[in-house]
Amino acid sequence: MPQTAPTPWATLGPASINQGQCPVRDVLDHIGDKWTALIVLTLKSSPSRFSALHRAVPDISKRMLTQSLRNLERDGLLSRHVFPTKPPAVEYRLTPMGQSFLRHLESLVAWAEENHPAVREARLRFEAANDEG
Amino acid sequence: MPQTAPTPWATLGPASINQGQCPVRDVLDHIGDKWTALIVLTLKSSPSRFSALHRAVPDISKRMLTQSLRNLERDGLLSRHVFPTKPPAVEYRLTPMGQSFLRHLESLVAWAEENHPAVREARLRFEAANDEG
DNA sequence: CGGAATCCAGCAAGATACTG
DNA sequence: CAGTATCTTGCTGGATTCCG
Repeated sequence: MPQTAPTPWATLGPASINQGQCPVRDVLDHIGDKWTALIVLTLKSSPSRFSALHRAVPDISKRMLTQSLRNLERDGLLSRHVFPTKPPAVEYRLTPMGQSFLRHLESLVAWAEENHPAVREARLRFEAANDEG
Repeated sequence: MPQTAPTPWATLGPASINQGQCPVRDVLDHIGDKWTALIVLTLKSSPSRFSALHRAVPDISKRMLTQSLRNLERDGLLSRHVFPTKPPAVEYRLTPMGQSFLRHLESLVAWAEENHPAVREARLRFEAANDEG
C-alpha cells in the first residue's frame, strides 16, 4: 500500500476558497496578516479599549485595527464589550481560546528572538555567496 | 516614570523596510506567506528533491516553490544540496534551526486542529448575530 | 470615541513559456 | 530535472473622509 502521507493541510487552496475547511490555513491566515498577532500580544496583560490599542500598536490605522479586531472576534479569540456611556467605550479582551492561542504565539516570538542572530548571520553568508560574481 | 511597556516588536514597520530588524516580523513574515510553512512541514520526515516537493505540496507553482525555498535557504532554515548527475538532482533538507522552527510550527498546527471546531462554531454564531436584520 | 465608506498603490502570487 | 523570465491580476493594507 502506497503509504499515503498524513498531510495536515487536507483541502489546501487559495485560502479564501476553503474558508474554514483547512485548520492549517485557518491559523496561518491569522498570524500571517500584518497586525493580528501584534494585537493579540498587546492584549496579553489586560483588556484594552479601541483607542488604547490604537496607541499601543505602532502605526496601525483605525481601518486595519477595526478589521483585525472583527476577524478575531468572529473566530472567538476575543470578545467585544460595549459600554453605552457617552461617548461610547468599547473594550476588547482575549477569550480563553484567545489566551491559549497567545501562548503559542509567545513561544514563537521567543523562538524568533533566540534565533534572530543566527538568521541574520545566515543572510549575510547567503548574500556573500551570491554577490561575488 | 511612565512604565514603558516592553513591546516585543521594537522597530515594527512595513515589513519590507525593517528587514532583519524586528524578530517578530521576521518570523511572522515566514509563516505568514502562503507556502513556506507548508514546505517546512513537508520536509519534516525526510529531505526531498524539488520535484518531490512540487508533488507533495498541492497546487504550488514552480515559481513559488523556488522562491519559498530560496527564502528558507537564505535564512538558514534549510540547506540545498546539488548532485551533479545528469539530469541534475537537488535535495532540500531542514537545518537544525529549521527543525527547531518546525517544532513550533507543529505545535501551532496541533492547536489549530484542536480548536478548529470551536472556531467554526464561533463563526457561525457571529454570522447569525449579524445576519438577522 | 469608535468606527464605516471609499479610493488607490504595491506587492504576492497565478499563468505561461523558455532553458541548461 | 530544476529551475528562470515575463506578464498579469487580485488582494492587502495605507490615506482620507465622514458618521452616531
